[in-house]
Amino acid sequence: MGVTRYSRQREAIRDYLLSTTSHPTAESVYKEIRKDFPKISLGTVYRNLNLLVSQGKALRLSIGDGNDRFDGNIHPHNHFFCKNCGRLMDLEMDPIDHINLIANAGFDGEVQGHSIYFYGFCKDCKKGDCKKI
Amino acid sequence: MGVTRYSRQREAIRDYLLSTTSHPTAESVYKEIRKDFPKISLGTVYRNLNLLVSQGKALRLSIGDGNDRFDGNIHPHNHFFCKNCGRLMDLEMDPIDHINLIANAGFDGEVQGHSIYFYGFCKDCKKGDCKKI
DNA sequence: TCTCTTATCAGTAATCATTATTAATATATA
DNA sequence: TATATATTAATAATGATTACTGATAAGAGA
Repeated sequence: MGVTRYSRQREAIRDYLLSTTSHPTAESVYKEIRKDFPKISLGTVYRNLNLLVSQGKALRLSIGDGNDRFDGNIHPHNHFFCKNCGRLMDLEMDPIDHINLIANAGFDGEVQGHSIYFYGFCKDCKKGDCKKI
Repeated sequence: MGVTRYSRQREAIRDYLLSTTSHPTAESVYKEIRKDFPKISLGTVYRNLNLLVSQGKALRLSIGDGNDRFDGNIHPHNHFFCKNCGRLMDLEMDPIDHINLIANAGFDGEVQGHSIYFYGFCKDCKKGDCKKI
């Protein structure tokens, strides 16, 4: 602990997160980064992902399957989980921040925000030509 | 596996889930059921919680802290997570199912539903007299 | 009621994702 | 360049959950 120094491994991890919308797990990030850093350790990936999240440079997403996913896009946006192929994807839609107000009405605490996952079938799985991932 | 037979352990687990709104973890359920079944095993708790969920008789809630929580109330309702004390509680509010329509507009798949967690400070933590749990 | 089949159990070992430890290496500053 | 220390690779440890195993008990038929 102290200052945060530069490391090429961390930069590579961040660059990868910024380059994809696949919301990879730590394991997926590990597999990808290993192409450029064959000796990188899974622990290093976890440590840097946690650091990036705590610095607000990445988001941690949990869909309840026991594997955390990470997102380099920190701008507020919503996500969609396909029940068939398991893909987690971005979902562009009109803002729905008003639901915080609805939640606050009649609530005796303080609602600050929300985390939301839409689910159903993605385009490919709806058409029936989806390859499970 | 064939028919599902009756078991008092499973009935006790389900009764407990129906009697509380505390959204207990498997470990919490285990501690509670042990009062009546001192010899029950944690594995039995997990197995029956999973069975109840797969039968649609209970809900599994994941807030991303690594511990699944369970809810005997299967009617659609929303949840609130207190960032201070960690409590997960029910949040009564006007229905917001219209957000599924908003999400579907412009989406090329099929949005069937959503899972949402509001977060902030609960009543007690807002007042500052909350005992962390 | 008595058997018989097998689902469920208690106990425990195994698994999986994640975190902690440690000695070696890399970064930054003087 | 020398020094201090953050970061790394490798690996051990942790904690939640699942799988396995022999014993027990539900419940259907004799």
